[in-house]
Amino acid sequence: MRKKVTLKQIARELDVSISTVSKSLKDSHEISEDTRQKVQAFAKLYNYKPNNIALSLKNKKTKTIGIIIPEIVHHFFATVISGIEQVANENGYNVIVCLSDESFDKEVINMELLANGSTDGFILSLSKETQQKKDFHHIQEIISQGMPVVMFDRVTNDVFCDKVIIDDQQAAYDAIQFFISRGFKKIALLTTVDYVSVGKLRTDGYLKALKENSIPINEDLIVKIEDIDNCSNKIESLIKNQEFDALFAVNELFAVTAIKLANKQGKKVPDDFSVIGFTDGIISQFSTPSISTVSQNGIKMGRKAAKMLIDRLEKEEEDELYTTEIIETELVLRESTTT
Amino acid sequence: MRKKVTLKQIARELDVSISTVSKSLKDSHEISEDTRQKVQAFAKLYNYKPNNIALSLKNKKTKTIGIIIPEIVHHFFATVISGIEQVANENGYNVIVCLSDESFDKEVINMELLANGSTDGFILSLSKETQQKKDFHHIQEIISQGMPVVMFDRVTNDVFCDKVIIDDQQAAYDAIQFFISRGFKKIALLTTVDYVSVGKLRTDGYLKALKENSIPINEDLIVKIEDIDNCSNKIESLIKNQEFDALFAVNELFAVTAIKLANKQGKKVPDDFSVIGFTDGIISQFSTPSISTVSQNGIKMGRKAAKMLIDRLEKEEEDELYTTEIIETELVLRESTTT
DNA sequence: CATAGCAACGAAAACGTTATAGTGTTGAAA
DNA sequence: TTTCAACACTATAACGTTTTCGTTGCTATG
Repeated sequence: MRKKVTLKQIARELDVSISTVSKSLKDSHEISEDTRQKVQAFAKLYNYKPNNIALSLKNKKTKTIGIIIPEIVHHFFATVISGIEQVANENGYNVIVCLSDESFDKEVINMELLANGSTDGFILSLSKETQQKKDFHHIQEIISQGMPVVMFDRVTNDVFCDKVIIDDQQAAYDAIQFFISRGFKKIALLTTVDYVSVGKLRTDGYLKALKENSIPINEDLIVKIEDIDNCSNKIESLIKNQEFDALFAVNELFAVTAIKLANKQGKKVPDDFSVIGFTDGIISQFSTPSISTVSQNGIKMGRKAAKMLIDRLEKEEEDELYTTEIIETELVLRESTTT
Repeated sequence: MRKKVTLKQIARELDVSISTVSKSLKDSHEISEDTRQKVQAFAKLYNYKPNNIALSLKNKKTKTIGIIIPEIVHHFFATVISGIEQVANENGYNVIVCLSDESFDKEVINMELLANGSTDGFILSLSKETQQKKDFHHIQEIISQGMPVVMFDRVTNDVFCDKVIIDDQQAAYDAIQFFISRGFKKIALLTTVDYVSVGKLRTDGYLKALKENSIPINEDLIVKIEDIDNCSNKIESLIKNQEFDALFAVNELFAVTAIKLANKQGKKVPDDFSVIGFTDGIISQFSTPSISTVSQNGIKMGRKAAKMLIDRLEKEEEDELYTTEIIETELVLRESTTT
C-alpha cells in the first residue's frame, strides 16, 4: 500500500524545507531552476497531489456546494441536481447531496452539519414539513453567518435570499386558458393540500383563469390530495360522479393516476376528457397516452441556481440585493389533449 | 453578520486556554465543574459547533462517502443513491455525488479529485466508456492507497474490491424461462451492445435459457442497441418484419419504446406479444399497459453497498478478503404479459 | 572596504481541532 | 518539614498547506 505523499515527506526525502517544496511546485522564481526541477520530478514520481482538506482549512473555502432536497427518487429533483452538477463541475466545485425526506428535522440537522465548514453555500428546496411549520430559522441562521443560500422550486417569501422558480401560477393559468380556448368549460383540478407552496400557486392559477373567463368555480371538481399513496378513491369518485371535459393535475403522478383510473371505468383520455399535467417527466413522455404537460426544465433551474450561488461565492463584496429568477415554462402538447 | 465562533475566540473571551475550552466541551473531568459550566454556557450562547474541516484534517477521516455514477437522471441510479444516503445518514456519513456522464475522463478526474482527502471511500458504477476501454488504473491506484472502494451494478472482474450486483444472467434466464413455461417459443431480445457488462450478462441469460430448452437462436430476433435516441427504426423493423410472441428487453426504456412502436403499427401488448423489461422503475409501473419487469431493488443495492463500505472504514485491521454481494431480483408481473 | 542588493532558501504563523505532556498549587500523609 | 498525589489548568505538537518574513552567502557598487 502506497499512501499519499505529503510536502513534508518530499521535503525530508530531498533534504530541503517544506517551504521550498511548496514553492517549487508552484514554480516560484524564488527557487532555483535546479531545485525546482528536482522537486517537481520527485513529486511527479510519487504522484503528489495537494490535500483538499488542508487547503480548505487554510483557504476557508471548500469548493463544495451543499444540496438539500426532499428526495432524490423523483425525476424533477434528479434533473435539478444534474443541472447543478454541470455548472459546479465547470467551475471546479463538488456537490454534496443531503435528503430531507420531507422531514423538517432532517433538513435542519443536515444543513447545520454541512454549515460547519463542509460547504461554501447551499442550494435547497424546502421539505413539505418545513413549509407546513413555516419555521425557517435554520436557513436564516446560516444566511446570517454569511453563507449564501439559493432556494429553488419550493421557496418561501419569509427568507431573503436568491431564488429560482417557475411562475407556477402563470403556468397553471396558461394551461387552463388553453383548455378554455379549446371550448372546455368544465375543468377538474387535481392538486395538493395548500401548504405545499407550488401546489397552492398552481391552484391559484387555475382559479384565476376560471374567474377571468367568468366560469363559476365548482368545488366538486377540485380534489386536494394529501398523500399520493391513498388517493385512488378520491380520484375515482371524481371521475365516476362528476361531469367534466378537461382535467388539470399539479404533477404528473396525479395525471397518470387519473388516466389509469379512468381507463378502469371505461373512460378514455382524451376522448372523454383531456388531461394536462405539470412537471415534464419520464412518466408523461412514456405513458399511453403520452401526457401533455407544463414542462418545468429542471436542468435549467439547477444550472441557474448553481450559477447564482457560485457568482455570489466568487465575488468578495457581498451585496444584499437578492434576485428571484423565473425559469420559463412551456406547454408541451401530447396525446392526452385533443387539439 | 454573526460569523461562526471558534475555540480560540471562546478561550480569549473567557480568559482561559484553548485546551480548557476544548476539554470543557467534552465534559472532561480534568476541568472543574465551575469552568465547565461557564464554558458550556458560553458555547451554547454563541452556538459553537466544531469545524468539520479542522476535525477531518486532525482525524484523517472525513466521514464522507464519494459516489461516482454515470448519470443521476435515471431512476435506478437515483434509488441507489437514496439507499446509500439512508445508511450513510444512519452512520453519520455524508455523501458527495459526482457524475461521470458515461465519460472515462470525467470518471478519472472526479475520483482523483475526491481521493485527495475529500472522502474516506468510494461507491461507484462504471461509465460505459470505462467499460469499453477496460482501463481501471484510476480505481486500482485509489485502492492501493488504502482507500476502500465498493462497486455496484456495472462492475469489472479486473479490480479486486467489494461489489454489489444482481445476478444479471440468472435474472434474465428466469424471465425467459417464464416465457417458455407459458408456451412462448419465439422470443425477441432488445439488448445493448456487448461492452456494457450488465447488458452482456442479460443477453447471456437469454441465450442460456433458449439453449437449455433446445430452442434455436434466431439472430434476427436479437436487436443490439447502441444509442437509445436513435433506436426506433431498428425496433420498428423488428416488430414489422419478424414474428415473435414474446419480447425481453434489458431495460425499461427499451421495453416501453417497443410497446409504443407496436401500438403505432396496430399491434397490441400483450395480445400480440408479451413483454418483460428489466429494472423496475417508474415507467414500468405507470405506462399503459404496465410492464412486467425483473425488479432490481436499487434501494437495497445502495444500502448494501454503503454498509459494506462503512464496515470496512470502521474496522481498523484491513483484510484483503473482498466479497461480492448478490441482491436477489424478482419477476414482477403486470399487464404486459399474458398469464 | 563597507554595504546595498540579490538569489536561494528556511522558519514560523495561520487555519481549528484534539491529545499528550507538562506546570503550578494545594492538601495530606509520612 | 518534606514529599507526593491530586487537581485544575496550560503549552505544545500534530494534521497539510500557503505565505510572509527572515536569514544566509555572495556579488556588484560607490
